[in-house]
Amino acid sequence: MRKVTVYDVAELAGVSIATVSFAFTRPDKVKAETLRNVMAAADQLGYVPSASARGLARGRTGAIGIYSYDYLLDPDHDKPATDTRTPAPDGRLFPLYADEVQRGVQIECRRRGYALMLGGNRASDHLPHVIEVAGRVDGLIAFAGALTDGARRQVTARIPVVELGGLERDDARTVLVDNESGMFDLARHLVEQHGHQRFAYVGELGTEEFKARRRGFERALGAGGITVPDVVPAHAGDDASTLRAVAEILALPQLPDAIVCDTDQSALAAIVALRTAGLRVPDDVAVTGFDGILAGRLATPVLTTVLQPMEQVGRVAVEILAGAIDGRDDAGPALPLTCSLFVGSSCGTH
Amino acid sequence: MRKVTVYDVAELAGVSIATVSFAFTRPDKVKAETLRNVMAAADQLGYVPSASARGLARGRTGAIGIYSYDYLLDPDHDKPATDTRTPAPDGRLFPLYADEVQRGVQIECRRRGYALMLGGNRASDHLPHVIEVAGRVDGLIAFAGALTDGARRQVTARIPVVELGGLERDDARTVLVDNESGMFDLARHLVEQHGHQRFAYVGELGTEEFKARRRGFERALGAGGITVPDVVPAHAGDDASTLRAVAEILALPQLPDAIVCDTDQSALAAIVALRTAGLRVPDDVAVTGFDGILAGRLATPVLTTVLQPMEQVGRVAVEILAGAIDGRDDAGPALPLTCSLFVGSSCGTH
DNA sequence: TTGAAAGCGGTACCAT
DNA sequence: ATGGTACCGCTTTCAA
Repeated sequence: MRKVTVYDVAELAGVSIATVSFAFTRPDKVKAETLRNVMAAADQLGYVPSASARGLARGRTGAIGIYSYDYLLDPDHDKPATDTRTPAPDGRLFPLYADEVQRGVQIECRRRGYALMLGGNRASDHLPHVIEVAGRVDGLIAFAGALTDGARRQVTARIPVVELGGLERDDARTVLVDNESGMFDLARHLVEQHGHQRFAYVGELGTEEFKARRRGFERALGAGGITVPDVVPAHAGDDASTLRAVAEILALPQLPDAIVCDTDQSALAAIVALRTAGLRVPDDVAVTGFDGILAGRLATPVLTTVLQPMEQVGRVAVEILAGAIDGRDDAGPALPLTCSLFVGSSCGTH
Repeated sequence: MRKVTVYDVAELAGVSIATVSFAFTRPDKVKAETLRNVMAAADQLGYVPSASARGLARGRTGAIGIYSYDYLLDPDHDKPATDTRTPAPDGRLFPLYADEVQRGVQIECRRRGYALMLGGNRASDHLPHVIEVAGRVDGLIAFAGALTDGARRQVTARIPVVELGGLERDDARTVLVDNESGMFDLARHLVEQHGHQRFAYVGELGTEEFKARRRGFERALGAGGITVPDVVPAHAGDDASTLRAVAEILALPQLPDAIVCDTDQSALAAIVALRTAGLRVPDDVAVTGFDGILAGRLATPVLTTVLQPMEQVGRVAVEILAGAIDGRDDAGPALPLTCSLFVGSSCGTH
């Protein structure tokens, strides 16, 4: 099954390869009859144009890449598929932030005619892997923190990069979400609507986004004249750390009214931990999250949280990237996208 | 920002482009010092190899494509991202079958160093779109029913294709799942463990997989000497059709003991419909699904269902495809992957 | 409207 | 161990 090329099509249609190319890319520039002949030949032969050749000639691939963490690569998956004996014991249960964003990216790529590339290369190193992806696409979307400074610099020198969240950079565009206001609104809700007074805060300050959440929290409590508790450290994605955080809180002389977690994932883990300890949520203690992942909505009690416009984040990223690729160096920094408060029942009945 | 090429690197390193190429692809074939020079030059320049050029020269792209339905393209998404005012009212709530499979595909691609391509081209027509994808990859994975016969034929003429489910083809390899046994076990469970006698069956017979489920159902009931009910038609993905199906069942002279749905999605919709009608599940009527999607496990009552090895399906697909790409025309038809019964509480307490 | 031909950025064979 | 050099398949001036 030798590959069918423009040459084959051209020969069968009795025209030059240039004409075949034209027929596909600018059908209006070709005589109707010629067009018909070419098309007939093409599909008689089952012609499938090579994206590599096209990309090389055009100087662009027509694809966009997305670079996220390697959370997919848990040790369990480091073996051949056929070794998988157990039926999906689901370590990672729900569509998390990254998945929802990716969904938005997919949708918008599709809408704009871009193909979407999802990594590749088994290289364990970061840089070679990023470069591999970068070599395949016209623009790259990266989650905050997924790119080292070195990688970002090198990639940016070749193609536009859009980062999701994190700090604003000068070499990459950024899709910002107003984490601070989101958390502010949530905390205010807890204070004003539920009258909670004593708080615990579970989370981290590792990235700009988490810092912003924390700021919103502090601001809201400050506004209510309430004492701001320290951060009890926990990493999203590491439920064990949340369990430790909860244990730490339970060891306090007095149980807080509410435990504010900086991600839904740790909030859900916290609820489990509290329940295990014999406490009721929200009766004994309220719990809140941040993100708005599906599991929170399906949980009992329904998790009160801050809804991030995840799909929109992905779509806007593609929009910006497409602009940059086309040389439209779109306006200044886009306004941050807005979060919305999602009131469930985990914050207290009232 | 002109693109940095092998020529630039070669010049800076004081070697030929052939050597640069070697340095990257077979580092061991190059003198240590030369290698060092080349690498230094490469990263000083921020060299990012072009996948297009490489793909063209090598005759393979190093990418695998996945072709699924266009479920992403709901009308809502046919507008620019910035028009999105409402915060994700989540039309499609949970990771469905296709998402879980895609996850498996991603994992295995990653493991094997393949990049994953997700469509592209805004073409509304099926064929041009498939061809676009096919032109970018070394092999294509397609969900059952996603490819028309014509498309499959044309693509297969150029690259290997693996279909997920459906019929066995001679031009494409297929990853089979033993739907029949899965449903058989489920139905037998309902009969033997719960003593259910009167059944309703909600679903369709559109594809081979659905037919297999139905066969399993019929076989189990037959074995139990139980009357096999007709199929009450409902399409997965169209909850309204499930609601109509439930209405139809409720209109029967006598309520069945159990409603067997051929997908989780319709089972969940059915439960909602029944509850709306004032019935309790499973006390008044048992309900079961098929697939093992997350939402079923999070639902109340927990949905009894047949767990498909979804992630494994994706991984096996890549495994087969990789073999075909490398010319290893792996053995005969792989055995179907096995489903497992997942007993929740929607099938009755006992 | 169509054709000839020069790239696009690598790869890999053949020499040296 | 390196360099020279034909391609790989398509796009895109420039002429005819």
